[in-house]
Amino acid sequence: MNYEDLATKLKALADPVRLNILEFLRQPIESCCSQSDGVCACDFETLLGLSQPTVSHHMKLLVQAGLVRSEKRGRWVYYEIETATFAQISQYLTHFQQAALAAR
Amino acid sequence: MNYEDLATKLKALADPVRLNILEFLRQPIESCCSQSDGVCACDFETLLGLSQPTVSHHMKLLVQAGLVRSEKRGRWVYYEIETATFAQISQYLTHFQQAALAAR
DNA sequence: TAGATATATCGAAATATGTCAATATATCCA
DNA sequence: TGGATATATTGACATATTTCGATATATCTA
Repeated sequence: MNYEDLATKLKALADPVRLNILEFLRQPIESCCSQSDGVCACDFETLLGLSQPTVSHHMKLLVQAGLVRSEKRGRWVYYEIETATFAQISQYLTHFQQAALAAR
Repeated sequence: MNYEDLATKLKALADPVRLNILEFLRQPIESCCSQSDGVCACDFETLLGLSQPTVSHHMKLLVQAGLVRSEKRGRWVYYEIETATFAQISQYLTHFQQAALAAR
């Protein structure tokens, strides 16, 4: 992964609204989900108080960056955390931690 | 750490130029350092081909976000990775990895 | 099939970001 | 002390980002 790609993923992560979205995907609150079988885009409109196009925009960025996986089922688009990408980012950040720098 | 603070740190991280800077701070190349006792701001001008004010701007963001620590010695400002902040970010990201989500 | 609902796209506006040249400030050294 | 050097700040400009209303598309259901 080069710096451009990594920066794209980090940029997608680096926004308070999207951090909120990711947090909800990580720990969905059942009573805030309109559907029983997953978290869909429309749930975030009420959750975040943002317009539908704005939510759609943020979801697109998250999917494009590979942080989130989407699946269309019927009228709804469902989202889930893409754990592998987070693992990849975490892996990179370990290089900047105490142990890694001490071992140089 | 709230989402605004975290987003500030991630935003500072989410730029190819700054990723380059951090990578160099993590593994400095002696022959690219004008001083023998550390990495200073001016080293990045030649390294990145950017103007002095631009480098200064990026360093300021990195320091403000807590990703980098600076120390002025004489005419030079020396920089080092702030490992604790990286540990903090890494820690947060572990919540989005396979093991954490499986354990919900 | 027609209306309702979920999502995507487009275009516009406001704000944020990255970059530079010019200039200011601080520090060294001859 | 005065010139040279490293860094910071300012102001300007181009580009990117966030947000929305309007509209398009897809799908369900009555």
